[in-house]
Amino acid sequence: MQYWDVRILTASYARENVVIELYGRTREEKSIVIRYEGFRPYFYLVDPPKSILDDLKKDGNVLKLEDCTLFVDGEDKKCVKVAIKEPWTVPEYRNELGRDCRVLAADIPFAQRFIYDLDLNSCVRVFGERIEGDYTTDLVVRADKFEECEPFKPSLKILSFDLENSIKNGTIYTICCAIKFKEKRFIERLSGNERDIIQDFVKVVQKYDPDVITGYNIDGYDIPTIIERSKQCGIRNLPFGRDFTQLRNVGGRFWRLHGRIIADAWWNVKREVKPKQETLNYVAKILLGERKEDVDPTKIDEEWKKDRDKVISYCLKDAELALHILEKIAVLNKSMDLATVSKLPVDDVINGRTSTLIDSILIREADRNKIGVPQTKHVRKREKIIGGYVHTIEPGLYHWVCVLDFKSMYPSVIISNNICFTTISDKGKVVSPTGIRFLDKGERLGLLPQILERLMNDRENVKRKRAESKDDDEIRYYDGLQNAIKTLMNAFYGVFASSFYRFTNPEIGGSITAFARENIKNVIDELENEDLTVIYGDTDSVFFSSPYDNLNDTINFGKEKGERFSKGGIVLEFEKVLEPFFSHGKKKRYVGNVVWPKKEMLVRGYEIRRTDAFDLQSDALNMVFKEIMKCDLDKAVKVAREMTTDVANGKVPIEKLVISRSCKSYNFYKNPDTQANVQAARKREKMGYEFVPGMKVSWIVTDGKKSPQIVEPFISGKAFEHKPDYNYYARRIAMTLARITEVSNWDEKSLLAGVQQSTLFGKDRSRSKKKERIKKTDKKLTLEDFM
DNA sequence: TGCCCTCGGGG
DNA sequence: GTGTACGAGGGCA
Repeated sequence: MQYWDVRILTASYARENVVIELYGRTREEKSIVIRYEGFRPYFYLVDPPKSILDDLKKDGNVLKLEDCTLFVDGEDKKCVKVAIKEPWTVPEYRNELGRDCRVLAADIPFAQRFIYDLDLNSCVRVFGERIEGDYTTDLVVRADKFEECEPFKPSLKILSFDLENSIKNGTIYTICCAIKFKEKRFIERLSGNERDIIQDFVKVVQKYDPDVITGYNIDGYDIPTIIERSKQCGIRNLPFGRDFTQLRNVGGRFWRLHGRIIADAWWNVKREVKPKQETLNYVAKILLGERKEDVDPTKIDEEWKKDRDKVISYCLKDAELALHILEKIAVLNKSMDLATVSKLPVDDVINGRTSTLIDSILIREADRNKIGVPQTKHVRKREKIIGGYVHTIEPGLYHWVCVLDFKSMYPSVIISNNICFTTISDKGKVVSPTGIRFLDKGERLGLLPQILERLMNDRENVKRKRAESKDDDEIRYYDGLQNAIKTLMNAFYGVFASSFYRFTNPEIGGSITAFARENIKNVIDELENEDLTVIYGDTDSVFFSSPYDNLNDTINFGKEKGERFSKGGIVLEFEKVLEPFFSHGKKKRYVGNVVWPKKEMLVRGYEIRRTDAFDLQSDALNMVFKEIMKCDLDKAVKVAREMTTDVANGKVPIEKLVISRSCKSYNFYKNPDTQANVQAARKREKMGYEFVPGMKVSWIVTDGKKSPQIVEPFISGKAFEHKPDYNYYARRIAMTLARITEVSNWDEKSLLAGVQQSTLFGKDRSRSKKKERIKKTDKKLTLEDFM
């Protein structure tokens, strides 16, 4: 019998004959679809009444009823396994039977059920034979059996596309594609009749047969546009799938396709990079050092009329940029690692939720241990559990700050306290700070602690292999893998500690965070007992000043503390040194210069999203941060003041005051009259400029005192003929800066924080004097001081 | 402090 | 498709 090693990319099923279809790429880098017949859906009923069983026995769609015992709600219970013919009828059964009986595991997608039951990994060796079939793939295989195989990462074929269409009437002008497979690259430029463009695009997808389709904001724009326009042109069918089926919209936001992964570059950049601005141009600049071509997309109709070739070239460039961005952030590579450790098709990792990852691990384990799999509870309002402990932070500038992190705090807590949905019990001897009881390990070892311990060991093993390896590729491989395991472990606590999930409840999540709070508070107490000033702490990290004012001694000091406070399975890791470190006394807001292990500026909680603000705001903030990081608080405050006065006096380039936002059609809004973007759009129209719903409009505030505020549209390249409300802008700037400088008078406490350290060891008097000075000059610095 | 509304990306 | 879907920021009570 022939066999193929396959990396699974997507999993689905065909209704006809109920055939499971696994799409992927082989070790030889051929595209493949694996068909498997004979697998049928099933679920469980907990101790069903006889009447239900009688009905099921008479039901022609029911294939089999089988008695079994499952561990449910803390005890073994009599259950019945119900196998039925068609996966798409399961929801009906679930709802119907759910009225009189507890139903288990009836909400697991069919293809996943299959993967779990055959315990398939992300890569499998499939035995079977080649057959004919209506697919775009190189190979169509009828599978007989699966075996394990070494994971591998084949090259994937990626197609990136972009379209340009009329703002006025929506007509698609062009679709351009950039395709990449191994070292080969292709491009396609489609233009002409709209109907032809769309149909040619379908042919291009079928011809190149990509594993991955990408582009920038294709989920939210290009894909819906193509579907919408195809309807306008009377195209009935868009067979983009590897089985010639159509795109399916999931949850209003995402798209799925049989055999191909839709990986929107925008979403992935958002997730992986969190850029402060998300436009393609900005992201291309920061990631690739490239920019878009010189076409104004807000005037696409004129541009098209003027120079078609230029617009087509612009369109192709955008497709290429999206492709390069996706490659740059290496999401496919990382996703393959995460798919390997969570044993899932790559698609589920890229487009699925974290609970999908956890399900994959946990449901298999539950099945093996005859533990009932509850269904996801649909709760409207989610009951919030108390989160991590956040230590209060005194305002001030601190020096040589050591940051220590609890290594895998939540997993450690779960393991050491045997926290699990299988161990929660009134009879338990482990009592959480919230009073919830869990059986101890001797009585019943929890599933969750078991899995997490295994993952932790796996990660250590991979790390060891990485350390032993001499080969660069191998080192990279192991590094990706250990990172993926870390991500997976974090996903566990994410799901268990903070939200509803099929296997947990707020009591369990609340217990986990309560234990964690207890841990960190204990460490803070112990550190303080050693006369160390703990500056800050959040969930699993503590910040304290080193008594030394140089890097080497500080590093040794931090290491020593980390080692000493690691005990009982909880490890405190020395993570970084900050010099200096500043906070104005608000939790979760601070700035620091990381000087070890690598140099970078760390800003938390102060970031401004450019789209929500005008340029001057972030400019001002950055300038002030720069001074603070130079330890010149005087200068920082001075800069802040000057900036505000300049704005109040109108000494500022007008473009720095422009606020932009998109505007939908007016009647879309609840009360359009109060919205600045609507006001700007209306005035823009009155001035004789075009406004199309969805367009981005720019404006400047001319009277911020009125409610709603008065704004005037700003048209780039044209002189602004109104007077900006400089006081309004000065106030906004002051408000932004006051977030940092409104340290109520750099009070004694804030000074002490630094002074103590320096005088204690008789060093660095200059620095404390500098602080004294600030204390004298800035009694209280508030909004009024700026005005 | 907490709830409600809006937006981002794209043309 | 045996299914679930963001997250930050501003305004306002």
